Amino acid sequence: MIKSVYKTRQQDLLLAFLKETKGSHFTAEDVKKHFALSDNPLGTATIYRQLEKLVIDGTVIKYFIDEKSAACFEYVGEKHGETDESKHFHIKCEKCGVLIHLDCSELSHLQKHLKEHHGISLNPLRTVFYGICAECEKKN
Amino acid sequence: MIKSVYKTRQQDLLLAFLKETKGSHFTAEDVKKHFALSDNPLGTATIYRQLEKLVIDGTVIKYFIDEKSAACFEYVGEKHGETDESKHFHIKCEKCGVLIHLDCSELSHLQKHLKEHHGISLNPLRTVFYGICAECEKKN
DNA sequence: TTGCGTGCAAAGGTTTTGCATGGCA
DNA sequence: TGCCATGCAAAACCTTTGCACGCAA
Repeated sequence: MIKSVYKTRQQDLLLAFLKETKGSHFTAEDVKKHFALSDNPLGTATIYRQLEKLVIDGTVIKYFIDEKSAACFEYVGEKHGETDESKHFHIKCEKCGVLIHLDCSELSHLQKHLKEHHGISLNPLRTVFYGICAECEKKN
Repeated sequence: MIKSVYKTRQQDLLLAFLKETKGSHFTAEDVKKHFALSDNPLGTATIYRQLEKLVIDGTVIKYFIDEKSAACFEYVGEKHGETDESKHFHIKCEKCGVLIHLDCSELSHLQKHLKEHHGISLNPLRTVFYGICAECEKKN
């Protein structure tokens, strides 16, 4: 939920677009492009500022995939917060660059282990695993 | 091992410095500063270009820790490559920012699981976990 | 009217690139 | 001598910030 005092047209537009993207990921530029030719283009600064709010909020997750490429965002819904609803890995293939969403119970195991044995609270939503995806592995 | 055709003074200096840092991490700027006041300052471009080679090589690991801050490098030795010698996690605390090196067998389990059940080859050296470290967890 | 949100342009910082020079084999 | 490495400066890139204006309450 947006904690903005003022609710603006831009906020509504952005949120509507984000809901469409549910399950996939996007960059600030993707958002920019999506609105660029519409009747209501959004300024770059606005996009970044609104996304930042949503990230703090937990409505949107921000990933840093590559060193120099743009940050990646994912809409996870307005009620996300502390629930375990969408416990999934993100795996970035170092070869083809694809970002995989993978549901897997091993994540819970690891999370539990880190908590119990090392006192560390893992944040699966922000963690990105690197490796070679199955597709690229086959090609070798 | 450096695959450069020509071995230069700069390469030797860099590698010597990296060996001193073994076990910790550094940025390109750290390297720059270290040599800045010496008899042999290194150009920024040279540092980045040499580090890149070492990364491809496997001698150095490159991490993308924070969104806007500089990339983090870690020297892991010239013979690292495919061996399992230093299977350790990297965990970045989202609160205090510390980068933790953690040896843990759970990593192997996860790696094995991803390989066998999902066909994915995890690269633990490049993966950075995000969460809250034990110290910060206590303070709450 | 008040004050935040917007958007343009400029700044910010890290990394890359172009090009002339330097140094190893 | 040939060819890569170097290093300076400039470019490139994503993101943030300053500031005037607009709009919601």
